[in-house]
Amino acid sequence: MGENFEAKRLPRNRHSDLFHSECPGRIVFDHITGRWAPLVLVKLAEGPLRFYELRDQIGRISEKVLSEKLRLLARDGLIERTVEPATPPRVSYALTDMGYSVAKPLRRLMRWVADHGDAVLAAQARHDDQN
Amino acid sequence: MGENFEAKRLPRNRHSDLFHSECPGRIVFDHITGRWAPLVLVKLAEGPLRFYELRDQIGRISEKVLSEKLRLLARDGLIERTVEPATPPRVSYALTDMGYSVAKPLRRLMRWVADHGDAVLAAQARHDDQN
DNA sequence: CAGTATCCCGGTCGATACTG
DNA sequence: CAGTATCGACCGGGATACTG
Repeated sequence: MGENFEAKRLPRNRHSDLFHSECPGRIVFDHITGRWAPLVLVKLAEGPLRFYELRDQIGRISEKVLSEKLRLLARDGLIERTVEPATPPRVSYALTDMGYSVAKPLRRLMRWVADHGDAVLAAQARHDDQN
Repeated sequence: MGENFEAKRLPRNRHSDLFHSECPGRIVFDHITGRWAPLVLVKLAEGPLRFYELRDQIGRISEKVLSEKLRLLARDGLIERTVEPATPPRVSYALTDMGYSVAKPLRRLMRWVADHGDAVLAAQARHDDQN
């Protein structure tokens, strides 16, 4: 049973060291994982959106939380807020180059969920039936 | 300013629809993102570990939370708990095939942080100086 | 429309102590 | 070693109301 561990072990990732304990990388990592940021980033990867468009597309996110996350991501240099002068003013959010680059791995992750989500749900059901 | 949006817009991702509102995919997504699960998964991708090895390598995670996450991930069919009879019994955790497959996109994400983390920190500093 | 302000609840997290 | 039990603190997040 221990042998096939070897077979499927990935080469040690030197980057994982950066995540030990109180490393600043953890802070960044927490920002782009977390519950809402990935959704925002992935949605914006398809094109810029206005505040309420974003809210509606994500669904079930309160305006307060959305605006908080938007501010955080702007601070991180991942998204950009643009005001077009008009009445009422149109505000839209778009990814920066850096935001665009992080959206790619996030989309892969989302793709994984799309491909394996049912298998996970099935595993949960199997596990729960065990009891 | 609107034009280059087109240039860097990714093709619409049909999988992102799976995340609208109360979709079960969101539940799965929440399990593999979140604060701790990605760290656990990535660490185990380098090979099976025992409980305290895992705790020490992750750092700053309480035993309670670690054991909770471990149970959740086992329920999701991503990790496997193995007891070797001995005194004291040795318990180790390893990724399943499915866990191994999700670890790959997670490692890419971590790699992104390793590569761009400093730029994010710099952006934060720039933003904060603005005030 | 595009948010901010306020209040408050629930769950998550961590610390500590304990068991087999 | 490998956890579980208990407890309290904290804060993310929702509801609502409000501003420009």
